[in-house]
Amino acid sequence: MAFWKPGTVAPGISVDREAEKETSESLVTFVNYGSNLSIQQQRKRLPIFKSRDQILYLVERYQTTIIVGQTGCGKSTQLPQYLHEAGWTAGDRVVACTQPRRVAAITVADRVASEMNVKLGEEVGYKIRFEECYDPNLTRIKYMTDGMLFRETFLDPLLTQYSVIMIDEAHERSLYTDLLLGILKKIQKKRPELRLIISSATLDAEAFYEFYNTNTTNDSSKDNVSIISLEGRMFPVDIHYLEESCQDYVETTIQTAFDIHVKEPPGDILIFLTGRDEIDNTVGEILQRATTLPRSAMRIKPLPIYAGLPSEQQLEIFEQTPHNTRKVIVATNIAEASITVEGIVYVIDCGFVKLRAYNPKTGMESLTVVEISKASAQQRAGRAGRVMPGKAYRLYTEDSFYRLRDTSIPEIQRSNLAQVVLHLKALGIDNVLRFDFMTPPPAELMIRALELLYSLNALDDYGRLTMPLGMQLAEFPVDPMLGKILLDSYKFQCAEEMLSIAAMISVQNVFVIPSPSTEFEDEKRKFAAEEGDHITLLNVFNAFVTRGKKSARWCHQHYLNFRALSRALSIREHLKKYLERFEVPIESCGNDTVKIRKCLVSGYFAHASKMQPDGSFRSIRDNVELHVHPSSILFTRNAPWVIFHEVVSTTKAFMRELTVIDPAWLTELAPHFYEIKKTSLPAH
DNA sequence: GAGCACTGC
Repeated sequence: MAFWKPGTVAPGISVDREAEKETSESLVTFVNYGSNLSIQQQRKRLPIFKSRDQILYLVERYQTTIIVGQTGCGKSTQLPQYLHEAGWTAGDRVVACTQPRRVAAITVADRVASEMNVKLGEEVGYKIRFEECYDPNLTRIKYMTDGMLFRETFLDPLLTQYSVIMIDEAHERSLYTDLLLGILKKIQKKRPELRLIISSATLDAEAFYEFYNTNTTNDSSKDNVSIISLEGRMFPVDIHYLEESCQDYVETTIQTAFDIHVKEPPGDILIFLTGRDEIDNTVGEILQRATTLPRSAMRIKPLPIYAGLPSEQQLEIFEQTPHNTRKVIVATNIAEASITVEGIVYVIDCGFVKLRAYNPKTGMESLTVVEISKASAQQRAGRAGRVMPGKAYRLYTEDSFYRLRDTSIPEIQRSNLAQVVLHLKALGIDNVLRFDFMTPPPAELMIRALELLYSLNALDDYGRLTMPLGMQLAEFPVDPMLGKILLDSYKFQCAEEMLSIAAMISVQNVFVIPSPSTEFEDEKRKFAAEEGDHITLLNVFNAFVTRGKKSARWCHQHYLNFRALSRALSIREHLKKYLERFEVPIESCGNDTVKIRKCLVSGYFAHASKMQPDGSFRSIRDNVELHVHPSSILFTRNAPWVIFHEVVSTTKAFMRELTVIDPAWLTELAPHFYEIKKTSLPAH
């Protein structure tokens, strides 16, 4: 196929300005401390060092500094050190730096501790869920996930211990980053001495500037925000576009990969597709066609990578390929920011991503394939320029590129906001509709969340948090519906069981599905409960702890994801501590699945549906057509009435995580919700 | 009758 190489100047110079990747969030990190230079000499050679004094001046002079940092300029590691050296941590004050991902918080903290020649957890530490490595009396530079800093506002609403807060990777606009952006602006009004550093992409630096600048005069010398742009250390990436749009990007992807393989010098290829199905097919097809390559040709080795893949297979992408073999990594969006593979020289970008959106009218989430943004396209292309000059092949025309959105829609504008609303209320922000968001979510999203919280009795008639239920739900790190179930569990003497179920619901990809899935289905049947998926998940969890002895080997034998189950163990412990603090009696109901299912109904009453004669379902609340997701244990069974955890619309509206119920429980346990709808329930 | 982007507390 024909790719057009626009212009003669490599556009790669401007590629990836937002791609701040010295944070190196790899599963496996290869650190090359390089030459014989001392650490201090190396620090001075980083591009950011030239701007050290200027940055320190700006932080001193302005309340907020927006730093546009290119790849490898060292801002995540160097800036907090500069601030520390310049005295911002004197007098027991702390410099915080947030990251959207856990791994990044750990790896950056580790790197900085070794640069400063201190023990990790002393002067330099980190704080993420389930893992704290800092000393409240000693730590001066604290790396943390954005969610963790947000949680700290519950304990100390003005975050008084911090002198400077740096929001790193702000361009990603994670839910917690957005909440922090709003709350920090509020805090600055009461604490004018607090300094903010927002590290962002070029494309939206102006938006951050507008948001934080409180100067309403035309006199820019009165601005309280400044922007500084740093140079990076990326290699140029040549961008190639399709001359004409393609019909089938999977086929075009495969052809492009072989074109590169045959015509271009050595260097690994990274392919961006949207999901597991496409990836597995592409890997299979490449293997197939590789057999037709001439004997003398270089070998080609395709490898899949997506979050649902078990760790052992994920790690394969980091292994060195045999001599004379080109690695082709076929990835979801996980390779855009979460996983970094060294050695990529060619990138193929299909131009699409699978994105979750929440429909406030129906309360349903959808998972659909949508066009990426320009920022995403640049980030993807930039993956080719980390070790040497690279090439990016975009499977769309240059015109289509210019028609893409500049940035993706922030998470806060497409999420279920029930937890967000609870959190804001707990911080004393009663009128959540008027909270100063950088990009406010649509009012319908807020209203839907308020309605749900009201039906759960978390809010009273005036929209205030109820005591203690509303306040406890706000503190609880789970979805409010699950939280309600846990808090109510004492009524059914089943807290032990609900803790396990809640933990299992909170993790994804419990089951590992091999491509020919017959054996897998047999294994899954061993845990199956006719009552549905919640009890099945409980069975899996209990088996993992008892028979499985929490071992990876046992998981492997039973097609279970060890990583997911280990995470469920941690989450269960975490949630249990909250229940203990709330003084909820923790008992076990043994095998009484009626108690467990009634307890589920006490929180999930709004998610009930009834089977129709044709086998499909209708939701009780909105009378919407629903289907059983094929991953459900109830997919092949008959269940007249069910409650479900969530609905995800892909090809159809699928209910996920279902449990069979007796409809009488709905009116018994949620009369306030069902009294109007009684007519739709059968007589009993 | 047939399918599950990615984070985070």
